[in-house]
Amino acid sequence: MSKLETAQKIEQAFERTGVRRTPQRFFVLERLLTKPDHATVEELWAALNRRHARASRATVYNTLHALVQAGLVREFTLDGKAARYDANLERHHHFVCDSCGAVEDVNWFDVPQLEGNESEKRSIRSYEVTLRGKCAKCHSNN
Amino acid sequence: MSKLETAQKIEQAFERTGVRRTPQRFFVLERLLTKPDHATVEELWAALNRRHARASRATVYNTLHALVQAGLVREFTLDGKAARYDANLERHHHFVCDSCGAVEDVNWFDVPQLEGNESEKRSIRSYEVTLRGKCAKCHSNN
DNA sequence: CTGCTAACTTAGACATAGTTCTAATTTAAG
DNA sequence: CTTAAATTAGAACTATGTCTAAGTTAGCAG
Ligand SMILES: [Mn+2]
Ligand SMILES: [Mn+2]
Ligand SMILES: [Zn+2]
Ligand SMILES: [Zn+2]
Repeated sequence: MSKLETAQKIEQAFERTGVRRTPQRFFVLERLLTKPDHATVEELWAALNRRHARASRATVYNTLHALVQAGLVREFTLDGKAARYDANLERHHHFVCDSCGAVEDVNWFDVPQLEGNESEKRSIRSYEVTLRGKCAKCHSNN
Repeated sequence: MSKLETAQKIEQAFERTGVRRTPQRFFVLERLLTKPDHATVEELWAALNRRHARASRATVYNTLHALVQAGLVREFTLDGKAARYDANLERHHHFVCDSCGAVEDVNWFDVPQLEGNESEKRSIRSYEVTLRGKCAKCHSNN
C-alpha cells in the first residue's frame, strides 16, 4: 500500500469513526499501519518525537485510547510487560522471538474443535495462539 | 490424589530437586497442586496467612522463585497483570473467563502445521492457546 | 476568510501495582 | 549443636499509566 493510499485510509478511518484528526494521531496510526511491529507506548513516543519533537507521552496514551475506542487499533500485552498496539484488524495469531523479543503476525488458522466435556459448560468467545521461538532475523544473525 | 499422596509427592519433589523443605514452601506447592486455579502471589500470600499467620510476601516470592528454578512450577502472565503460578507440568492450554477472571486448564491439543513460508524462516519452540469466554460457573450463576 | 470554542496537546507531577531489597531473627538439616 | 539458608516486616524501587492546569488547535459557524 502506497504512502498516499495509507494516508487516505487513515483520513477515512478518522472521518468514519469521528476521531478528530491531529498530526499526532495521524502519525501514530500511520506508524502502526506501516510498521506492524506491535509497538509499545514508549516506542511510539520515541518515533513521534523524531518527527514532531516535544510530543508528550500523555498524548500517545490519549491517542491510543481514542484509537482503541474507535476500534481502529487493538491493545494486548505479553508477559506482563507494557501494552502493545496493533492496527491489523484481521484475525491473526502472534509469534514472539525469544531472542530479540520481536512480535510478528501469523496468519490465522482455526484450532481443532474442543471436544467432549471440555467445552461443554463453557462458551468460547475467542481464542488466540501465541507461538514462541527464534525469528528469521535472529536465525540469520548467527 | 489423596492428601497423603500429595504430601509424599511434594516431599519427593523437594528431595529430588534439592529444594529445602519449609512449612511455607510445602504449603505453597500443596496449594498450587490441589487447587489448580493459577493463583497470584497475593492470593497465595493470603492463603498462607490463613494457615501460618504472619507470613511475609517476600517468602512467597522467594518460594515461587525457588520452585520455578527447580522446575516444579511454571510462571506466566495474562493481560499484563500479576504473575500466575501453575504446578501442572503437563502440556496444556488455558481458558480465561471474561466475567470472573478465572483461569482454567484446557487439555492439550495440537495446532495445525503452520504451512508454507509462514514458519520456514522461524523456528517454533513452543506455543500455547488462550481461550476466552464465560466459564461454567458464570453460566449457571445467571 | 475570521473568530470561536470544545477538544486536544503539553510537561511534569502523581499514582499504583507488582516486585525486590535489607537487616535482624529464626530454622532446617546434618 | 552448628551454621548456611530461610523467614520476616517493611522500606525501597521500577515500570507503567493517569492526572492536572495552562497553552494550542481543529473544525465549524457566520
Ligand atoms: Mn498483530
Ligand atoms: Mn494451567
Ligand atoms: Zn528475533
Ligand atoms: Zn467465570
